[in-house]
Amino acid sequence: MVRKPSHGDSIKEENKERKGLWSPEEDERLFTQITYHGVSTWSSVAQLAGLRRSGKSCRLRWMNYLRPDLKKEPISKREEEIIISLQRSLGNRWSTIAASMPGRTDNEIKNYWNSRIRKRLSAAAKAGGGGGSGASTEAAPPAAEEKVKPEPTNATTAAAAAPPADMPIPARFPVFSCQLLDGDVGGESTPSTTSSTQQNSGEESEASVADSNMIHFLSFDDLDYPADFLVDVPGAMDAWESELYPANSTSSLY
DNA sequence: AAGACACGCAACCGCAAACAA
DNA sequence: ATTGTTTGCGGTTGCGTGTCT
Repeated sequence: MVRKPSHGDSIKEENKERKGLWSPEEDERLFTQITYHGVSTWSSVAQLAGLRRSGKSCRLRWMNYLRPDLKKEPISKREEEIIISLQRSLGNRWSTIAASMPGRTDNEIKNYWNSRIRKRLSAAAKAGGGGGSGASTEAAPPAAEEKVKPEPTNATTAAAAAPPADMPIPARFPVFSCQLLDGDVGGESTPSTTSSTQQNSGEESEASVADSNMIHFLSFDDLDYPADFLVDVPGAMDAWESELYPANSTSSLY
């Protein structure tokens, strides 16, 4: 569920810093800017993209929404198990938890925890009466067909195998990686918009769904590659755009 | 049908750490 | 060593949407 962009809601003056929801135009500017030029500093990204946004806001938008390697499907039961397990061992260190979960952001995990898991855990604690011992099983019964090993090491291994979830854009060192959606670069890319249609994604192998999205991962450490190289992949941008802003959908995501 | 309420999520805020000058 | 800037993080808020009454 995404709020309708209230364009210009907080604009008092032309050059006043903009706040509030991001419009599709702003997203496109930011995405294009980072795609072509990478990130030196976030404030410069905002400037160069012609955005009246703080660097901080740009970073947040990129990290939580525009990054190509983000998973779009809902958090699966398996992931929920991991979150619960890691939260128990690490506390509210959401960025650390997110680093163990490719394609998930700290904000997403934090929201998920605050809005669902925490509520359920406290309810379960009250109902069960007994401390936190049964909390995990009460809160998140594991999917029947898969035994979850919510070991941090396990998750970390997964993180190592896949492109890192937090995919850092090191400050002062332009790096950008581009995930081409749906493998089929050339043609009818049916962007794997599993989010809206696969409500039960958690019941299948979540990894397979995720991995199928990670077909190509282009990365470069400097700007030696011609800028065209990245975006001039037939279908890639279309796929991205249709995923981000589905034409038949009133909301942009989820 | 309409208002009240609850929920979920995007984004802001404040702070601390890291880094550069 | 000091100061200013930027980034990263966690907590919190605001608002759109869905559900209930």
